[in-house]
Amino acid sequence: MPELPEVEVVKRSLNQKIKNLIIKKVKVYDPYLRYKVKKEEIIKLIGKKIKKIERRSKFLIFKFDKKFFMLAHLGMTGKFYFINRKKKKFKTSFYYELKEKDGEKHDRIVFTFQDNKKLIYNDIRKFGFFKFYNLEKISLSSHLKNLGPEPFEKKFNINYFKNFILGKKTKIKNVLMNQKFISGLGNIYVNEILFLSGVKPSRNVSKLKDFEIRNIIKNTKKILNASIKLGGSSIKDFSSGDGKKGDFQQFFNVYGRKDEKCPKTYCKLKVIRTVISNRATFFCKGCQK
DNA sequence: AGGCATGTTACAGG
DNA sequence: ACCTGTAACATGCC
Repeated sequence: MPELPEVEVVKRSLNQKIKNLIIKKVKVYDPYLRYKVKKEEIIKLIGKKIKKIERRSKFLIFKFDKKFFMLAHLGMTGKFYFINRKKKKFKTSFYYELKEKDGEKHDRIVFTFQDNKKLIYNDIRKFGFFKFYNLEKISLSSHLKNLGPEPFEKKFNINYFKNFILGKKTKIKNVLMNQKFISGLGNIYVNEILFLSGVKPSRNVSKLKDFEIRNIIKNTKKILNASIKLGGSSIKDFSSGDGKKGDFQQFFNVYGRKDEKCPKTYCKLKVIRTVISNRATFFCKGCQK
């Protein structure tokens, strides 16, 4: 379940596993991801060395030598895992084993490096994508150029926040979901941030008090950091690059907890589920104003 | 069978 | 130009 923390965890894992490796082979089992993976593009990867993997919002940027870049997005169900056949007999639970014939169900792309190390992209729903750029084009990518600041940037402060919502009448949840305002948040973490901040998702931003804005900013960083530390969350099908499942989900206060008791000990109300802008929205009527 | 699902984007309408 | 809602993408789960 890739929001910012999950993508960050994947990025760190990828850097540990495949930095400085050279791509020897790429096998595309299914090119029909969000955007079609074209042969003439993927072939450019052959022989290139991965220098580093970076994250921007929920996007992964694979930086190769020769000023070549691969932009990847996991969509809703994309994930990476590794196999290393050489170590097969020493396999640990940290590795998935690719079945001899077809691999796991929904494996879409297999990148093979030297020593037969493999990075496999698996994506049930195929909303993820890969795109390829040279140095001049990557920063102009439509996916990157309109993104707001990262939540951990200094730029994401009360002045920025107040300036952005100035004159707007939209709901706070929509603002936090807006990638032009802040990049990397998704539906789960926005629900959680608003619960911790005591602000109703439907609250009109024109009515936010300064202390509430400060709370939202503070809790955004707090929740994202906590989740990254625990390896992200996992609803059904997320796994980080090394196959470990994240542990943050058990700490969800409201997401997916419709009709459960509000997690605050002194509150007897039940978590409510509504819909805002077509997305499931969870909150406590008593604890969020 | 129908509703729902972590994301992004296009489009229509206000 | 901004905002919202709807739909689409593909697949699985309940």
